[in-house]
Amino acid sequence: LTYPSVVAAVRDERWTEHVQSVLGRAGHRRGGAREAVVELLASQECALTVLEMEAALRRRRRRIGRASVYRVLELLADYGLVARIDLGDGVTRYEPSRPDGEHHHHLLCARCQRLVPFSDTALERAIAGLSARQGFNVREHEVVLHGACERCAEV
Amino acid sequence: LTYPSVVAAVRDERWTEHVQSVLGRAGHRRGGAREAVVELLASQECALTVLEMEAALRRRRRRIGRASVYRVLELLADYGLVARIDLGDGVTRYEPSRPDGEHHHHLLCARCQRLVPFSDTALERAIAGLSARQGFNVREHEVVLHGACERCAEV
DNA sequence: TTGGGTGCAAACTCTTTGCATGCCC
DNA sequence: GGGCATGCAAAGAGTTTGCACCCAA
Repeated sequence: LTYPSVVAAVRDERWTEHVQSVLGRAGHRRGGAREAVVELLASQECALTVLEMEAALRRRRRRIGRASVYRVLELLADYGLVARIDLGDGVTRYEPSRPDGEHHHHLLCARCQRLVPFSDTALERAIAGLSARQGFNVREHEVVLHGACERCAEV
Repeated sequence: LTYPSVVAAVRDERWTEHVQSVLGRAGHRRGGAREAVVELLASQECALTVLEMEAALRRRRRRIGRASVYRVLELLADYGLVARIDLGDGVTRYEPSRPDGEHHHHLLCARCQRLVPFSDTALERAIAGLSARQGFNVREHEVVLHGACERCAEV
């Protein structure tokens, strides 16, 4: 028997520690803005836009300059600690990138606008296979589906 | 024996006709800007940004307002005649969308910046399979690989 | 003649940069 | 105390909108 939310909480705590550890060893100082953004990302289920982060931080009574949010995210991305997700709507989303390589992809529901994460081993194998066949050396990959989520598809 | 360039030329001519036919039946008038953009897209191998289109059109001695290019592309996208490609660099790319559903995906080479198209039936099958398993009704999908192309991977 | 198509310029949104201030180490 | 971290404001880049003019039907 597993308790997904507990597992997720532990995993996210691990991610926060991982971030602090990586940045600390690289010689970066700590600061309020960065801590707040990292903490927020760790508590999130899926990808967030900068605007959504600002709103969430304001709700938590943390007013942080927009530029600082962007700078924190740039730094985290440079160290591979967050993944940039681009769904094609002109806004960049960010989500924690786990050191174990665990990752998922996204369906953007055209009807309810929900962002639905999913992962699939067959898909990962297919990407690995075709990369080998084509001679690519793929470091990252991103799959975005557009259509109806399982709730909206029933109708 | 096939002659890929000849095959491509015929296919692109078909796409141009297809576009004119779809738009004509929908009651859209013709205009210089639209014809020029459609012709340019048909002659292209892979996805183009609006800036690249402007430069190419200028080279062909066609000065076209930037807003017109965007409006033409929006119209074509509304009818499913072009696909919007988002590689995560903040710029939208566009390429012809064939009526037969033939399509490809892209690798963006991190070293030489080349945009390399590829297609893979196993990948398509994997996406179809996982969509069915998850209960999604997928209308479009996009796969973007980041890494080294076959030329740069050799080194 | 009529209304969609086009060009130009301004507006808008998201993101980045410059600079003065603050605070961690 | 030194220098990275932060906040604010302005600049940039890509895209959209408003409006007058043009032209296909």
